[in-house]
Amino acid sequence: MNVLQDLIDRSLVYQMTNGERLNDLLRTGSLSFYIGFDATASSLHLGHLVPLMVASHLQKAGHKPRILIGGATALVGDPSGRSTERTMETRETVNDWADSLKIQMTRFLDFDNGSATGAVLLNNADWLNKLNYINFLRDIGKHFSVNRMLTAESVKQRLETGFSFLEFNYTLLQSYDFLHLFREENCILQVGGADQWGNIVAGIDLIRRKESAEAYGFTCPLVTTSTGEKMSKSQPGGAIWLDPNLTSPYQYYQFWINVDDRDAAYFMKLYTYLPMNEIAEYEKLTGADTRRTKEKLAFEATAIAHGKDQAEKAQNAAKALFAGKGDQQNVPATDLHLSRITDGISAVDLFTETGLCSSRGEVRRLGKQGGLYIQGERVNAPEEKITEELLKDNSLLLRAGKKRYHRINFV
RNA sequence: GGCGAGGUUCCCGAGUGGUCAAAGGGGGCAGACUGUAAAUCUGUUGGCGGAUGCCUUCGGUGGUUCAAAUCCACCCCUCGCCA
Repeated sequence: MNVLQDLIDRSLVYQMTNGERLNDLLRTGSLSFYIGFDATASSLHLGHLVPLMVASHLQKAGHKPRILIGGATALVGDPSGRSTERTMETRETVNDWADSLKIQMTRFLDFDNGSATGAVLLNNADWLNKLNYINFLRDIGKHFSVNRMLTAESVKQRLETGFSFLEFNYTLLQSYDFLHLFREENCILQVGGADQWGNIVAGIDLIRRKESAEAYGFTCPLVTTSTGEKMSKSQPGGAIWLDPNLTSPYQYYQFWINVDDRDAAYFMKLYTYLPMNEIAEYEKLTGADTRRTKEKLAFEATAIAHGKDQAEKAQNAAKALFAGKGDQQNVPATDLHLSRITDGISAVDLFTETGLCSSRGEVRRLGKQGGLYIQGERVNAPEEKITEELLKDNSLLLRAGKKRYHRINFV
């Protein structure tokens, strides 16, 4: 088996250095590689998934992943934000984040430190914070040609909008990370997002100069949907997180089910472990049959991120709601005291309390537009009290719009 | 440091004393059509509320005024040119 080829087939590789040599190394031995993630939130989101999947594939093929949390860079703050003041995170916060990110990553990577290929979590604050500025400049800085850096695509773009010296330094810091890991951990491969290409290559150059050794790198594509949306934070309804408290497994499943037809098989390659020949079968499906592809995609992707049992629950809920099969046991639900309904409660209250609508005004608006349903019946007067007769098995099924459901159990 | 241009609601962008919760576009949401898809058409898009009512919002803080996103002062930030 040939990991690199498999990754390429799955559209997980965008650019790479010395592919032939890298391919040989990956095929004939076990090597140590690293991927960097900036700890900028307590949870990973969809935009982080591709590099994680790549790391996972490489690990399964017998290579040792090192996950680098950019603790030092997060401490400084990413200057690429817009007009808002960047927030300086404390060390404690960043460490907490790193911990929760690691927990999420265990779904994708094996962190067993008894295993030769067990993934290792590292924080670049551990070495970057110790650096002495003058020494760093003399030692590392002298190897970087400003002229050359200015020609890098990533820099060119920033030159249009402007950026600070701090950000300009990121390349040096990241290159130093690679050099450090090369020296200390024998890490010879760096993988990153497409935007990391310049930094990766710079690191390889630095290693060549300092160590007269060859290191390798490749980037994953920046994945966009057919409609040109980035997979990161701006999905309809907000970001899709891997933290089940931020995005429930049910919502996660729904995200994949609702993917554009044109993306279904493509996402299967990227976000599941299904073998290529099986995916090829799904690719043949067209029209309404594409839904079967999406069902498989949603199930597999949810199983990877949240476990198989959660994926099954999400799938059952979806079937109950959209296909009318099975019970609604697994539909997202809220418990309310029975007295709430006997005391009299309006649809406005129910929809806001369950989070289906974020404000009372939104409920009224939705009502006016005909997007409110209780027990499958359109609600025309959301202000009116709900009567007990509507209850079925002491529960109500609310629906906002076409496909946002929530159950209320009265106890 | 000097000169110039800017910071507007989720984003872009209009608005230069009341008729502004703020044009237009994008995005989002809803309805119709469908396959929990796409495309299209229509509507909608700060919060509270029974309200022609109140509250919050136009970088920040103060001020002028019956009245400010719009005028004044100071401050912060971004971009450009110069040093």
